[in-house]
Amino acid sequence: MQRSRPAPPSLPSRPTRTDARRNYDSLVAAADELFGERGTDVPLDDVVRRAGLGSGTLYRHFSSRDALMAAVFWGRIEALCKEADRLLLADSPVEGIVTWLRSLIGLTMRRGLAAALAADNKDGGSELFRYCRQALDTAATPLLRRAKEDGAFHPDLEVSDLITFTHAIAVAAERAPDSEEHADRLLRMLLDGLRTRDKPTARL
Amino acid sequence: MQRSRPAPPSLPSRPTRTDARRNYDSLVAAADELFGERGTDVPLDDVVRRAGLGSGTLYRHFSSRDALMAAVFWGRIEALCKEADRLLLADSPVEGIVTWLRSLIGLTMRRGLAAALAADNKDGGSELFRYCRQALDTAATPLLRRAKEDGAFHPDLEVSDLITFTHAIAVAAERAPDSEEHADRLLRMLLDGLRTRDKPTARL
DNA sequence: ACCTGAACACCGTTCAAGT
DNA sequence: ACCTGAACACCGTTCAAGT
Repeated sequence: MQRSRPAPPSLPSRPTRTDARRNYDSLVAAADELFGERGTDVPLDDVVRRAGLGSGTLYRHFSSRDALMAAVFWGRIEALCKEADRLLLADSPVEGIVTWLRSLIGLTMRRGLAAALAADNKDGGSELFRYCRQALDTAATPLLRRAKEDGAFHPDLEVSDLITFTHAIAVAAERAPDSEEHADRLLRMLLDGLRTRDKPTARL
Repeated sequence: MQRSRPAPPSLPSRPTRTDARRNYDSLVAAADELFGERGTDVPLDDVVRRAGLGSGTLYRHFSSRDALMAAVFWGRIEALCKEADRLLLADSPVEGIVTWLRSLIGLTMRRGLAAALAADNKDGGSELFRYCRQALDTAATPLLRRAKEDGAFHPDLEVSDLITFTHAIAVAAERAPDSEEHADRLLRMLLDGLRTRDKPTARL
Protein backbone atom coordinates (compact mmCIF):
# COMPACT_ATOMS: atom_id res chain seq x y z
CA MET A 1 0.00 0.00 0.00
CA GLN A 2 3.03 2.23 0.46
CA ARG A 3 4.28 1.69 -3.10
CA SER A 4 6.49 4.61 -4.02
CA ARG A 5 5.51 6.82 -6.90
CA PRO A 6 8.13 6.97 -9.68
CA ALA A 7 9.58 10.34 -10.62
CA PRO A 8 8.56 11.81 -13.98
CA PRO A 9 10.44 10.54 -17.02
CA SER A 10 12.66 13.56 -17.50
CA LEU A 11 12.11 15.55 -14.36
CA PRO A 12 15.53 17.07 -13.85
CA SER A 13 17.04 15.92 -10.59
CA ARG A 14 18.69 18.30 -8.19
CA PRO A 15 22.43 18.32 -8.85
CA THR A 16 24.85 17.16 -6.21
CA ARG A 17 27.60 19.72 -6.62
CA THR A 18 27.08 22.60 -4.24
CA ASP A 19 27.26 25.49 -6.71
CA ALA A 20 25.15 23.68 -9.28
CA ARG A 21 22.51 22.87 -6.71
CA ARG A 22 22.44 26.48 -5.56
CA ASN A 23 21.88 27.62 -9.15
CA TYR A 24 19.19 25.01 -9.71
CA ASP A 25 17.37 26.16 -6.61
CA SER A 26 17.74 29.82 -7.56
CA LEU A 27 16.17 29.12 -10.93
CA VAL A 28 13.23 27.23 -9.45
CA ALA A 29 12.69 29.93 -6.83
CA ALA A 30 12.88 32.72 -9.41
CA ALA A 31 10.51 30.85 -11.72
CA ASP A 32 8.07 30.19 -8.89
CA GLU A 33 8.02 33.89 -8.05
CA LEU A 34 7.68 35.09 -11.63
CA PHE A 35 5.09 32.48 -12.56
CA GLY A 36 3.03 33.77 -9.67
CA GLU A 37 3.56 37.43 -10.50
CA ARG A 38 3.29 37.41 -14.25
CA GLY A 39 2.03 34.00 -15.33
CA THR A 40 3.75 30.88 -16.57
CA ASP A 41 4.49 32.44 -19.94
CA VAL A 42 6.98 34.91 -18.54
CA PRO A 43 10.14 35.19 -20.69
CA LEU A 44 12.74 32.69 -19.56
CA ASP A 45 15.30 35.45 -19.86
CA ASP A 46 13.63 37.22 -16.97
CA VAL A 47 13.80 34.07 -14.89
CA VAL A 48 17.50 33.81 -15.66
CA ARG A 49 18.03 37.47 -14.81
CA ARG A 50 16.19 37.27 -11.50
CA ALA A 51 18.23 34.22 -10.60
CA GLY A 52 21.36 36.22 -11.48
CA LEU A 53 22.70 33.56 -13.84
CA GLY A 54 23.60 32.97 -17.46
CA SER A 55 20.95 31.71 -19.84
CA GLY A 56 22.87 28.56 -20.65
CA THR A 57 22.65 27.48 -17.03
CA LEU A 58 18.89 27.29 -17.31
CA TYR A 59 19.08 24.98 -20.29
CA ARG A 60 21.65 22.82 -18.57
CA HIS A 61 19.14 22.07 -15.84
CA PHE A 62 15.83 22.39 -17.66
CA SER A 63 15.52 21.23 -21.22
CA SER A 64 12.36 23.23 -21.81
CA ARG A 65 9.91 25.63 -20.24
CA ASP A 66 7.75 22.65 -19.38
CA ALA A 67 10.61 21.04 -17.49
CA LEU A 68 10.98 24.20 -15.45
CA MET A 69 7.26 24.32 -14.78
CA ALA A 70 7.30 20.69 -13.78
CA ALA A 71 10.12 21.33 -11.32
CA VAL A 72 8.19 24.25 -9.86
CA PHE A 73 4.88 22.44 -9.55
CA TRP A 74 5.89 18.84 -9.13
CA GLY A 75 6.27 19.10 -5.37
CA ARG A 76 2.76 20.37 -4.95
CA ILE A 77 1.35 17.76 -7.30
CA GLU A 78 3.13 15.03 -5.38
CA ALA A 79 1.66 16.34 -2.13
CA LEU A 80 -1.77 16.24 -3.71
CA CYS A 81 -1.24 12.63 -4.69
CA LYS A 82 -0.30 11.77 -1.12
CA GLU A 83 -3.40 13.54 0.12
CA ALA A 84 -5.43 11.25 -2.13
CA ASP A 85 -3.93 8.23 -0.40
CA ARG A 86 -4.86 9.64 2.97
CA LEU A 87 -8.40 10.47 1.88
CA LEU A 88 -8.98 6.83 1.01
CA LEU A 89 -9.47 6.37 4.73
CA ALA A 90 -12.14 9.06 4.95
CA ASP A 91 -15.42 8.01 6.53
CA SER A 92 -17.50 8.92 3.50
CA PRO A 93 -16.23 7.90 0.05
CA VAL A 94 -18.04 10.85 -1.51
CA GLU A 95 -16.60 13.34 0.93
CA GLY A 96 -13.18 11.86 0.29
CA ILE A 97 -13.11 12.56 -3.40
CA VAL A 98 -14.94 15.87 -3.17
CA THR A 99 -12.39 17.11 -0.65
CA TRP A 100 -9.64 16.04 -3.00
CA LEU A 101 -11.22 17.79 -5.98
CA ARG A 102 -11.38 20.97 -3.91
CA SER A 103 -7.69 20.68 -3.16
CA LEU A 104 -6.97 20.12 -6.83
CA ILE A 105 -8.85 23.27 -7.73
CA GLY A 106 -6.99 25.12 -5.00
CA LEU A 107 -3.71 24.15 -6.60
CA THR A 108 -4.54 24.74 -10.24
CA MET A 109 -6.63 27.87 -9.91
CA ARG A 110 -4.46 30.95 -10.39
CA ARG A 111 -0.98 30.40 -11.75
CA GLY A 112 -2.43 29.33 -15.08
CA LEU A 113 -1.73 25.73 -14.11
CA ALA A 114 -5.26 24.55 -14.85
CA ALA A 115 -5.14 26.02 -18.34
CA ALA A 116 -1.72 24.50 -18.93
CA LEU A 117 -2.80 21.06 -17.78
CA ALA A 118 -6.08 21.27 -19.68
CA ALA A 119 -4.46 22.47 -22.90
CA ASP A 120 -1.97 19.66 -22.58
CA ASN A 121 -4.65 17.26 -23.75
CA LYS A 122 -3.69 17.83 -27.33
CA ASP A 123 -1.00 15.57 -28.70
CA GLY A 124 1.47 18.41 -28.83
CA GLY A 125 1.56 18.45 -25.06
CA SER A 126 4.88 17.82 -23.40
CA GLU A 127 5.83 14.53 -21.90
CA LEU A 128 6.21 16.13 -18.49
CA PHE A 129 2.73 17.55 -18.40
CA ARG A 130 1.33 14.28 -19.57
CA TYR A 131 3.13 12.74 -16.64
CA CYS A 132 1.62 15.24 -14.22
CA ARG A 133 -1.82 14.48 -15.59
CA GLN A 134 -1.19 10.80 -15.24
CA ALA A 135 0.05 11.14 -11.68
CA LEU A 136 -3.16 12.94 -10.75
CA ASP A 137 -5.24 10.37 -12.62
CA THR A 138 -3.49 7.53 -10.85
CA ALA A 139 -3.91 9.14 -7.46
CA ALA A 140 -7.60 9.82 -8.00
CA THR A 141 -8.48 6.42 -9.44
CA PRO A 142 -8.92 4.52 -6.15
CA LEU A 143 -10.81 7.48 -4.67
CA LEU A 144 -13.26 7.39 -7.53
CA ARG A 145 -13.52 3.63 -7.53
CA ARG A 146 -14.38 3.69 -3.83
CA ALA A 147 -17.06 6.31 -4.46
CA LYS A 148 -18.44 4.28 -7.35
CA GLU A 149 -18.57 1.12 -5.26
CA ASP A 150 -20.60 3.15 -2.85
CA GLY A 151 -22.99 3.84 -5.71
CA ALA A 152 -22.38 7.55 -5.55
CA PHE A 153 -20.90 8.16 -9.00
CA HIS A 154 -21.92 7.43 -12.53
CA PRO A 155 -20.34 4.11 -13.52
CA ASP A 156 -19.30 5.45 -16.94
CA LEU A 157 -17.35 8.34 -15.47
CA GLU A 158 -13.63 8.17 -16.16
CA VAL A 159 -11.09 9.79 -13.86
CA SER A 160 -9.54 11.77 -16.66
CA ASP A 161 -12.90 13.27 -17.57
CA LEU A 162 -13.65 14.16 -13.98
CA ILE A 163 -10.32 15.95 -13.71
CA THR A 164 -10.86 17.69 -17.04
CA PHE A 165 -14.14 19.10 -15.78
CA THR A 166 -12.39 20.18 -12.62
CA HIS A 167 -9.80 22.05 -14.64
CA ALA A 168 -12.61 23.80 -16.47
CA ILE A 169 -13.97 24.94 -13.13
CA ALA A 170 -10.59 26.29 -12.10
CA VAL A 171 -10.19 28.17 -15.37
CA ALA A 172 -13.71 29.57 -15.19
CA ALA A 173 -13.53 30.60 -11.54
CA GLU A 174 -10.07 32.09 -11.88
CA ARG A 175 -11.41 35.35 -13.27
CA ALA A 176 -14.26 35.70 -10.77
CA PRO A 177 -13.73 38.06 -7.83
CA ASP A 178 -15.01 35.43 -5.36
CA SER A 179 -13.18 32.59 -7.04
CA GLU A 180 -13.33 30.20 -4.09
CA GLU A 181 -17.09 30.36 -3.75
CA HIS A 182 -17.62 30.40 -7.48
CA ALA A 183 -15.55 27.26 -7.85
CA ASP A 184 -17.45 25.57 -5.03
CA ARG A 185 -20.77 26.42 -6.61
CA LEU A 186 -19.67 25.03 -9.97
CA LEU A 187 -18.31 21.89 -8.40
CA ARG A 188 -21.55 21.28 -6.60
CA MET A 189 -23.55 21.74 -9.80
CA LEU A 190 -21.18 19.55 -11.77
CA LEU A 191 -21.57 16.69 -9.33
CA ASP A 192 -25.31 17.05 -8.85
CA GLY A 193 -26.09 17.77 -12.48
CA LEU A 194 -26.79 20.96 -14.33
CA ARG A 195 -30.29 19.72 -14.93
CA THR A 196 -32.61 19.61 -12.01
CA ARG A 197 -33.53 16.21 -10.73
CA ASP A 198 -36.65 14.71 -12.10
CA LYS A 199 -39.18 15.63 -9.54
CA PRO A 200 -42.83 14.61 -9.57
CA THR A 201 -43.71 18.25 -10.06
CA ALA A 202 -41.44 18.85 -13.06
CA ARG A 203 -42.73 17.65 -16.37
CA LEU A 204 -40.77 15.25 -18.59
CA MET B 1 -37.33 39.77 -32.20
CA GLN B 2 -35.28 40.22 -35.34
CA ARG B 3 -32.85 42.65 -33.69
CA SER B 4 -29.59 42.59 -35.59
CA ARG B 5 -26.44 41.52 -33.85
CA PRO B 6 -23.68 44.11 -33.86
CA ALA B 7 -20.32 43.27 -35.41
CA PRO B 8 -17.36 42.76 -33.05
CA PRO B 9 -15.59 45.91 -31.91
CA SER B 10 -12.56 45.63 -34.13
CA LEU B 11 -13.49 42.89 -36.53
CA PRO B 12 -11.76 44.02 -39.69
CA SER B 13 -14.28 44.68 -42.42
CA ARG B 14 -13.81 43.40 -45.93
CA PRO B 15 -12.20 46.15 -48.03
CA THR B 16 -14.04 47.63 -50.97
CA ARG B 17 -11.21 47.94 -53.44
CA THR B 18 -11.05 44.90 -55.66
CA ASP B 19 -7.40 44.00 -55.21
CA ALA B 20 -7.51 44.64 -51.46
CA ARG B 21 -10.58 42.49 -51.08
CA ARG B 22 -8.98 39.69 -53.04
CA ASN B 23 -5.95 39.81 -50.75
CA TYR B 24 -8.14 39.89 -47.66
CA ASP B 25 -10.02 36.84 -48.86
CA SER B 26 -6.81 35.02 -49.78
CA LEU B 27 -5.48 35.59 -46.28
CA VAL B 28 -8.63 34.33 -44.60
CA ALA B 29 -8.75 31.30 -46.89
CA ALA B 30 -5.09 30.49 -46.31
CA ALA B 31 -5.49 30.92 -42.57
CA ASP B 32 -8.59 28.73 -42.54
CA GLU B 33 -6.70 25.98 -44.33
CA LEU B 34 -3.58 26.20 -42.21
CA PHE B 35 -5.48 26.47 -38.94
CA GLY B 36 -7.20 23.25 -39.90
CA GLU B 37 -4.03 21.50 -41.01
CA ARG B 38 -1.57 22.62 -38.36
CA GLY B 39 -3.51 24.38 -35.62
CA THR B 40 -4.24 27.99 -34.86
CA ASP B 41 -0.69 28.63 -33.72
CA VAL B 42 0.78 28.20 -37.18
CA PRO B 43 3.37 30.90 -38.01
CA LEU B 44 1.73 33.89 -39.61
CA ASP B 45 4.56 33.93 -42.10
CA ASP B 46 3.29 30.65 -43.49
CA VAL B 47 -0.19 32.11 -43.87
CA VAL B 48 1.29 35.03 -45.77
CA ARG B 49 3.33 32.72 -47.94
CA ARG B 50 0.39 30.47 -48.80
CA ALA B 51 -1.63 33.54 -49.70
CA GLY B 52 1.26 34.63 -51.90
CA LEU B 53 1.47 38.09 -50.34
CA GLY B 54 3.80 40.32 -48.37
CA SER B 55 3.75 40.18 -44.61
CA GLY B 56 2.77 43.82 -44.28
CA THR B 57 -0.49 43.11 -46.08
CA LEU B 58 -1.54 40.78 -43.32
CA TYR B 59 -1.02 43.45 -40.70
CA ARG B 60 -2.84 46.03 -42.76
CA HIS B 61 -5.97 43.88 -42.59
CA PHE B 62 -5.53 42.06 -39.30
CA SER B 63 -4.00 43.85 -36.37
CA SER B 64 -3.22 40.61 -34.55
CA ARG B 65 -3.43 36.85 -34.77
CA ASP B 66 -6.67 37.06 -32.83
CA ALA B 67 -8.15 39.37 -35.42
CA LEU B 68 -7.29 36.86 -38.10
CA MET B 69 -8.78 34.02 -36.08
CA ALA B 70 -11.90 36.08 -35.49
CA ALA B 71 -12.26 36.71 -39.20
CA VAL B 72 -11.87 33.02 -39.90
CA PHE B 73 -14.30 31.85 -37.23
CA TRP B 74 -16.71 34.74 -36.93
CA GLY B 75 -18.93 33.54 -39.75
CA ARG B 76 -19.40 30.17 -38.14
CA ILE B 77 -20.04 31.71 -34.74
CA GLU B 78 -22.64 34.02 -36.22
CA ALA B 79 -24.34 31.05 -37.83
CA LEU B 80 -24.40 29.32 -34.48
CA CYS B 81 -26.04 32.36 -32.93
CA LYS B 82 -28.72 32.31 -35.59
CA GLU B 83 -29.29 28.62 -34.96
CA ALA B 84 -29.95 29.51 -31.33
CA ASP B 85 -32.72 31.86 -32.40
CA ARG B 86 -34.29 29.14 -34.50
CA LEU B 87 -34.05 26.58 -31.71
CA LEU B 88 -36.11 28.84 -29.48
CA LEU B 89 -39.05 27.48 -31.42
CA ALA B 90 -38.17 23.85 -30.73
CA ASP B 91 -40.92 21.74 -29.23
CA SER B 92 -38.92 20.82 -26.17
CA PRO B 93 -36.93 23.54 -24.38
CA VAL B 94 -34.42 20.97 -23.18
CA GLU B 95 -33.95 19.48 -26.61
CA GLY B 96 -33.48 22.99 -27.96
CA ILE B 97 -30.51 23.86 -25.83
CA VAL B 98 -28.98 20.40 -25.92
CA THR B 99 -29.05 20.46 -29.70
CA TRP B 100 -27.37 23.84 -29.62
CA LEU B 101 -24.67 22.68 -27.22
CA ARG B 102 -23.93 19.79 -29.57
CA SER B 103 -23.52 22.25 -32.44
CA LEU B 104 -21.24 24.37 -30.31
CA ILE B 105 -19.06 21.37 -29.56
CA GLY B 106 -19.07 20.50 -33.24
CA LEU B 107 -17.66 23.92 -34.04
CA THR B 108 -15.08 24.21 -31.30
CA MET B 109 -13.79 20.66 -31.22
CA ARG B 110 -10.73 20.31 -33.43
CA ARG B 111 -9.13 23.50 -34.69
CA GLY B 112 -8.09 24.37 -31.12
CA LEU B 113 -10.97 26.83 -30.99
CA ALA B 114 -12.32 25.47 -27.73
CA ALA B 115 -8.96 25.80 -26.03
CA ALA B 116 -8.57 29.32 -27.40
CA LEU B 117 -12.00 30.41 -26.22
CA ALA B 118 -11.57 28.72 -22.86
CA ALA B 119 -8.11 30.14 -22.25
CA ASP B 120 -9.46 33.55 -23.14
CA ASN B 121 -11.09 33.68 -19.74
CA LYS B 122 -8.01 35.18 -18.23
CA ASP B 123 -7.80 38.95 -18.34
CA GLY B 124 -5.05 38.80 -20.93
CA GLY B 125 -7.58 37.58 -23.44
CA SER B 126 -8.11 39.65 -26.54
CA GLU B 127 -11.08 41.92 -27.03
CA LEU B 128 -12.16 39.97 -30.06
CA PHE B 129 -12.30 36.64 -28.29
CA ARG B 130 -14.17 38.24 -25.46
CA TYR B 131 -16.64 39.42 -28.05
CA CYS B 132 -17.01 35.93 -29.49
CA ARG B 133 -17.64 34.56 -26.02
CA GLN B 134 -20.18 37.25 -25.39
CA ALA B 135 -21.97 36.64 -28.67
CA LEU B 136 -22.33 32.98 -27.77
CA ASP B 137 -23.46 33.86 -24.25
CA THR B 138 -26.05 36.27 -25.59
CA ALA B 139 -27.35 33.77 -28.10
CA ALA B 140 -27.64 30.99 -25.53
CA THR B 141 -29.26 33.09 -22.81
CA PRO B 142 -32.87 32.86 -24.00
CA LEU B 143 -32.43 29.17 -24.75
CA LEU B 144 -31.30 28.53 -21.21
CA ARG B 145 -33.95 30.79 -19.73
CA ARG B 146 -36.62 28.86 -21.59
CA ALA B 147 -35.24 25.57 -20.32
CA LYS B 148 -35.10 26.95 -16.80
CA GLU B 149 -38.69 28.16 -16.96
CA ASP B 150 -39.54 24.64 -17.90
CA GLY B 151 -37.91 23.57 -14.67
CA ALA B 152 -35.30 21.54 -16.47
CA PHE B 153 -32.12 23.34 -15.41
CA HIS B 154 -30.58 24.34 -12.14
CA PRO B 155 -31.68 27.92 -11.39
CA ASP B 156 -28.18 28.96 -10.30
CA LEU B 157 -26.60 27.90 -13.58
CA GLU B 158 -25.14 30.79 -15.55
CA VAL B 159 -24.80 30.68 -19.33
CA SER B 160 -21.11 31.42 -19.23
CA ASP B 161 -20.52 28.48 -16.91
CA LEU B 162 -22.53 26.15 -19.07
CA ILE B 163 -20.47 27.17 -22.09
CA THR B 164 -17.25 26.83 -20.15
CA PHE B 165 -18.13 23.26 -19.28
CA THR B 166 -18.96 22.64 -22.91
CA HIS B 167 -15.54 23.91 -23.95
CA ALA B 168 -14.02 21.50 -21.47
CA ILE B 169 -15.86 18.68 -23.18
CA ALA B 170 -14.60 19.76 -26.57
CA VAL B 171 -11.03 19.95 -25.33
CA ALA B 172 -11.26 16.60 -23.61
CA ALA B 173 -12.93 14.78 -26.50
CA GLU B 174 -10.65 16.30 -29.11
CA ARG B 175 -7.91 13.79 -28.42
CA ALA B 176 -10.18 10.74 -28.28
CA PRO B 177 -10.40 8.55 -31.39
CA ASP B 178 -14.20 8.51 -31.24
CA SER B 179 -14.46 12.19 -30.38
CA GLU B 180 -18.11 12.58 -31.38
CA GLU B 181 -19.35 9.80 -29.16
CA HIS B 182 -17.00 10.72 -26.37
CA ALA B 183 -18.28 14.28 -26.40
CA ASP B 184 -21.86 13.08 -26.39
CA ARG B 185 -21.23 10.81 -23.45
CA LEU B 186 -19.61 13.64 -21.48
CA LEU B 187 -22.41 16.05 -22.34
CA ARG B 188 -25.00 13.60 -21.15
CA MET B 189 -23.16 13.06 -17.89
CA LEU B 190 -22.63 16.77 -17.40
CA LEU B 191 -26.31 17.50 -17.75
CA ASP B 192 -27.51 14.57 -15.69
CA GLY B 193 -24.84 14.83 -13.04
CA LEU B 194 -21.64 12.96 -12.51
CA ARG B 195 -23.11 11.57 -9.34
CA THR B 196 -25.83 9.04 -9.69
CA ARG B 197 -29.29 10.13 -8.77
CA ASP B 198 -30.41 9.44 -5.27
CA LYS B 199 -32.18 6.16 -5.65
CA PRO B 200 -34.00 4.32 -2.91
CA THR B 201 -31.49 1.52 -3.29
CA ALA B 202 -28.39 3.71 -3.02
CA ARG B 203 -27.42 4.79 0.46
CA LEU B 204 -26.97 8.44 1.42
C1' DA C 1 -5.24 53.50 -50.90
C1' DC C 2 -2.80 49.66 -50.91
C1' DC C 3 1.31 46.40 -51.49
C1' DT C 4 6.04 44.80 -50.84
C1' DG C 5 9.86 42.98 -48.45
C1' DA C 6 13.85 44.41 -45.98
C1' DA C 7 14.83 45.73 -41.33
C1' DC C 8 14.02 45.48 -36.57
C1' DA C 9 12.78 43.47 -32.05
C1' DC C 10 11.97 39.77 -29.04
C1' DC C 11 12.86 35.56 -27.15
C1' DG C 12 14.23 30.78 -27.12
C1' DT C 13 18.42 27.86 -27.82
C1' DT C 14 23.22 26.64 -28.70
C1' DC C 15 28.07 26.57 -28.06
C1' DA C 16 32.95 28.09 -27.71
C1' DA C 17 35.65 29.80 -24.13
C1' DG C 18 36.46 29.99 -19.40
C1' DT C 19 36.44 28.28 -14.22
C1' DA D 1 31.48 19.17 -14.17
C1' DC D 2 29.58 23.35 -14.53
C1' DC D 3 29.04 28.42 -15.82
C1' DT D 4 28.93 32.41 -18.91
C1' DG D 5 27.28 35.32 -22.43
C1' DA D 6 27.78 36.18 -27.24
C1' DA D 7 25.85 34.29 -31.37
C1' DC D 8 22.22 32.26 -33.85
C1' DA D 9 17.44 31.18 -35.25
C1' DC D 10 12.68 32.02 -35.39
C1' DC D 11 8.85 34.72 -35.75
C1' DG D 12 6.05 38.75 -35.03
C1' DT D 13 5.83 43.71 -36.36
C1' DT D 14 7.06 48.06 -38.57
C1' DC D 15 8.06 51.17 -42.24
C1' DA D 16 10.36 53.35 -46.30
C1' DA D 17 9.86 52.83 -51.04
C1' DG D 18 7.02 51.65 -54.76
C1' DT D 19 2.35 50.99 -57.47
